Amino acid sequence: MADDKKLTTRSEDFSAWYNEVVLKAELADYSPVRGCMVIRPRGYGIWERMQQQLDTMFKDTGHENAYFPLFIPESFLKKEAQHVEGFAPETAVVTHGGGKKLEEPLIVRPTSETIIYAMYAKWVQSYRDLPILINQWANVVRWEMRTRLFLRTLEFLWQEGHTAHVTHDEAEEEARKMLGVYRDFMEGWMAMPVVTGMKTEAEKFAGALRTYSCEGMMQDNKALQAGTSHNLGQNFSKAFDLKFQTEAGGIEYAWNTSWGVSTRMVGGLVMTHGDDKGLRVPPLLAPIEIVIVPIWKSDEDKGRVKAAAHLIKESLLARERRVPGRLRVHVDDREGRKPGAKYYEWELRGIPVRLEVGPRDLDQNQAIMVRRDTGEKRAVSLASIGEDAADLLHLIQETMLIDARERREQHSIRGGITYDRFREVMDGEGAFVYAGWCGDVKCEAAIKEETKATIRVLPDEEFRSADPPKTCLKCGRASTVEALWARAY
RNA sequence: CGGGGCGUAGCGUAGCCCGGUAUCGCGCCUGCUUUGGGAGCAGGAGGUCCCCGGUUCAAAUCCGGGCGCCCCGACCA
Repeated sequence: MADDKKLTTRSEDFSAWYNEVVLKAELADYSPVRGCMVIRPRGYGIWERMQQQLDTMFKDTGHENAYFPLFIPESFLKKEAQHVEGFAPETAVVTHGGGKKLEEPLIVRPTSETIIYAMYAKWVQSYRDLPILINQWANVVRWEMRTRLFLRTLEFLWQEGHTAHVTHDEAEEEARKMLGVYRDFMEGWMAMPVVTGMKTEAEKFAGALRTYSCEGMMQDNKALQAGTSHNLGQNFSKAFDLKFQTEAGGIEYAWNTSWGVSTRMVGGLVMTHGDDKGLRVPPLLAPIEIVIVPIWKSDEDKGRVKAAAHLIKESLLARERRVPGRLRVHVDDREGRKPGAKYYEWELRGIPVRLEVGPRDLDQNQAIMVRRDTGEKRAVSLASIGEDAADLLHLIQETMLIDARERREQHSIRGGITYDRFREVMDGEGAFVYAGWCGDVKCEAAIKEETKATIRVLPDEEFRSADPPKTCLKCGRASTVEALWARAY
């Protein structure tokens, strides 16, 4: 009954709410090491489902998995000028091993471009050896100043795809293709709508020719960069001598791409879908989709209701839902805990559907089916419960995406906005603001300085305004490109 | 790295100013009664009061020095 059973609400303190949801839903916990977290089974289960699906999508687009070392020779990082400038300040460096000082310090990878392209250089001689399409699932370390569970930790889990191609255009096509894969995943599986587009020079990856990004809007109207895909051009191939002989007999440097998403997406999931009761997990990513809570009074009822709950579970499991998925069902028949307490707990954890089964229901051959997303309850016949549950899960998955997209659009501003109004919005409730930009880095920097808002992306065509902005948000000169502005995580 | 806050049982805390028996809630264990939206009663277990040093007859409390974590900034997926 005490206050510690209640969550801080999103409107009271979004940041506190986020931390509480992550901790209380047991997604993760703080570790003994500053800035590092322990991903607990309920959080890791979501990440595993993300991995499974993404891995399938990578394989379907022709990629293979491999694994490269955690340690990178310091000299490797220094070979690409922008890359070292971007990452050196945030690396962890191993100087000793086996009690001895190392000849050359080893960097704990902040990302693996350097070591991977050094290996590709060894493997590629001819255009016939290309393309190389490799992905690795790995951990990386970036020595961040300020950390937050899932969103920014010293060590995090991710995948990084690294490809090498014969031509610029082929690399460009790959970078765009993988951005599309990310978007499909984020919208189709996470029910998290994203705006895609290109990063500005100031915001692009250190060492890239161009960076593309998926930007989601969190419930505090801040942007979360959820996935990036880079066309690296020939920057790394030149640094690592990744050359090949062309069909015509000449020597060319290969064209590279890299692309990644991380456990940060779990944080994005929380901040996109969570509500004041806790987490809401989209069915496709939920380690448990349906929880069955049996309710009883007498011992006689107890036996009967528990048995029925397990029978329902069996019948649901037997039913194929989508290929090759099966319903993931859990029966919560713990004793000594009242049904109401169980409801709160499963709601906090975000399980999409709850089935309540009591003696009164059994007498009517039914169960009560409750949606986590809307709270809606209805009775369903045990005869058709498999279909009903599967249909409802599909509906919840769709509804969550639609709702999130609607929320994003409600907090997006298009059409002429004055700079004063823009500042007001950024200092207030925040928004995605689509506005003109003259292309001058000084305007970009000044806006960042004054409002903490950055250009999230130069949005892809489908996200651009029907009526393109004519002047720069900051200086009023003619706009050369439409930009999406927001404060970001 | 600057600013702020905090380290007391698994978690959250009171006590600290003004030194003297370590407080309460949640959780946990046992038993009984309960179970359709956070159960009740009874009993019980659980503590290097962050660490080191100092003052004192006596330190969670006062003094000095460390360490750690969280939040807010600057930097970043």
